Amino acid sequence: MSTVTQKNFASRNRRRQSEFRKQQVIDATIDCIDQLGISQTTLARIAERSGLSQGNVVFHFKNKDTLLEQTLMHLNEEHLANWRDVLAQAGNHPRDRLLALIEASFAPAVFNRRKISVWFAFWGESRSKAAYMRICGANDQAFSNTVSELCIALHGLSPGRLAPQTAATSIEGIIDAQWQNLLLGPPGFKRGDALAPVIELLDCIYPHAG
Amino acid sequence: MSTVTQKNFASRNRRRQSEFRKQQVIDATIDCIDQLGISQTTLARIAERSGLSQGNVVFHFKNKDTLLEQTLMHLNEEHLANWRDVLAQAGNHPRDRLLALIEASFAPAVFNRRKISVWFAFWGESRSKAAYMRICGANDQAFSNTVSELCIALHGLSPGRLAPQTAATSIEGIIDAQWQNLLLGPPGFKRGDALAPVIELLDCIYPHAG
DNA sequence: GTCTATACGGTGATAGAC
DNA sequence: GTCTATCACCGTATAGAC
Repeated sequence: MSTVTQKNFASRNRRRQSEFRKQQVIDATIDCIDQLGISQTTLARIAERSGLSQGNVVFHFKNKDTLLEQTLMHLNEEHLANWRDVLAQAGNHPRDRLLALIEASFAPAVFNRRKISVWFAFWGESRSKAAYMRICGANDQAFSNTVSELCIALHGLSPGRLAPQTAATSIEGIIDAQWQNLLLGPPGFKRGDALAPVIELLDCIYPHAG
Repeated sequence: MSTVTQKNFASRNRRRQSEFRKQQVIDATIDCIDQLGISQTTLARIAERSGLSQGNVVFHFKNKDTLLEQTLMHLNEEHLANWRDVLAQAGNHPRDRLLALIEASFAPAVFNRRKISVWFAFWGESRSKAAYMRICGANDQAFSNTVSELCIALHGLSPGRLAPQTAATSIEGIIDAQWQNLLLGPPGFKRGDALAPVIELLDCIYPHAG
């Protein structure tokens, strides 16, 4: 093996290691925000949960603000990748694609108390933090647009009982309501309970699409 | 005027004055949370905006935590009083009452960017703050229950296209979506745009209730 | 890369005069 | 009730050894 190849290999490993550390810290940050809220999430506590020293945490993320932003980005990309993947594998019929999008919203990777808790925490601060707004906004907008387009397409195929934009708002609204239900609703509420009402609403809006 | 009456009078004035001060501080707190977020809302800034000294702010609320809690309570009671009043003046037909509840959700006193911003901020922290959860929960639950009951009643009169519980979730969901729209949606979105889609959905669910 | 130690500023809360 | 002055603490970020 040449020296050059060895160097590249080592460099890749270092990068891998660095990514691993970052992921470790981001996980700890998510834990903290979930259990303590953003206002009580400190570098010291994040360091404790991640097992690293406080200095090391700062070393990897420069400062607390960027750590929080990257945590939000991570959550965001996870959600984005999830629904884009599911959509890519879905059929061509708008109803199928809409359904895929709905199911993606309830995928275990995103639809769990820990993640949603953190999501809402960032959301609550987003109005006053331009960075959060930008990060959330991009994904949110893309999701909304996709839902809207599918409602328009579906409306073209088999006219629904609501104007496409109203349909889109209703569907997004009930999805959000289920997220909220999981987070704050009855303790018995579980993942499996979320889907049925959304589909019931979808079928009500587009009765001839099944 | 007797001494006793004078004393009562003076006491009443003192209480009035105290209430006025508290209101003043709560308003400043709402401003701060709206513009800076909860994490950047400090006693110093609240004092500055309210025109009082920091010491005086603490004097009236004991400490920062109870100030924030009472700010949330104030918001909550405002919302609660609003929809209860509107409901009391509404007709007997469940659809009218449901409509009243919807309109109450968009009343200027609650449906404005400043208030909703603060509302969401508290909401985001509520999972990790038991006090917030209790305060929000009480109102939220009452509102949800009322919507559910009305949907059940309406369903009895003229069966809707959705199970009552699904209908309730859908309606609450689209209301929340409009709140969110006002806060984060297009800048052009205004109060008057919020009502129509909700009514459209309501009519879709209960087509024979008009 | 990782740690410990520390400087620095900001924050909540108190004391005491008026 | 209201203010100013002050304190003790905590949280972030940096410095420097390894």
